Amino acid sequence: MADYVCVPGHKKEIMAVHDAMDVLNGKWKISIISSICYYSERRFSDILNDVPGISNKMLSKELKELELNKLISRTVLDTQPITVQYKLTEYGKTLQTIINNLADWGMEHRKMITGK
Amino acid sequence: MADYVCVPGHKKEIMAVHDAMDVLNGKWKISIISSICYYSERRFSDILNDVPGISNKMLSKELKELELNKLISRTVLDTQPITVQYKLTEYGKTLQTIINNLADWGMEHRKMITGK
DNA sequence: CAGTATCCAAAGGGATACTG
DNA sequence: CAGTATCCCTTTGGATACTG
Repeated sequence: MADYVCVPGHKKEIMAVHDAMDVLNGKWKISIISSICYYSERRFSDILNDVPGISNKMLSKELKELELNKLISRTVLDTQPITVQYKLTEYGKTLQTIINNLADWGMEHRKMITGK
Repeated sequence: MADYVCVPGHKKEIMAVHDAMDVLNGKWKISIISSICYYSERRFSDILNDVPGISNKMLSKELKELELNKLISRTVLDTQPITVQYKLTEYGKTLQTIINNLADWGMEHRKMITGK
């Protein structure tokens, strides 16, 4: 029991990470954002194809939450049948750095667990 | 149905993000990593205090998964009673950039949803 | 196409008590 | 201190069918 006991100086950073994860919670949210991010605009069925394993029910639910948090916008185009486009909002675009870092890390990780 | 249909060029990045999230899944994993990351070494009960709302059962479970994925190491110190220290492995440290980005984003996000 | 509705199984996860 | 074990309710989420 010595000086490795709680150094209060870092509580702020840990809470900040927690705040971020509060918005990005859910099994699929980050993958959905990355799909929209890399294509700049994306339709419902496109995202369904981009994200391996997601169901339409879950996609619908998580898109709603992302829209509520102002990270993405939803635009209905008046085609027949209708088309819906999802885009990152200006605020959502502030996540691009994180998405890019995750993609970089994921590629390195894949190298490591597969071929080396 | 035009040129906004799937541009195959980005599938790789989306899969990479997916691969990363495969390791970082679970409600608590990223918060746990950030706790260990910012203190460089951390004990079980410390992390329990750092991460708001987590239970010992969940902490135990997710620590095991992180250890299995070689992101953290677990060292038992021969004190009375015993002390266990968790640290990031060299591989786990490659996540530091992501953690820092999330902390930055979380702070900005908090500013936005609270006082502005 | 872009969802919604319903059913239901499985996993998540909190509370509490217990152990070395 | 650092967990494990158990109980049990809640949430997740897949499959399928349906709608404007």
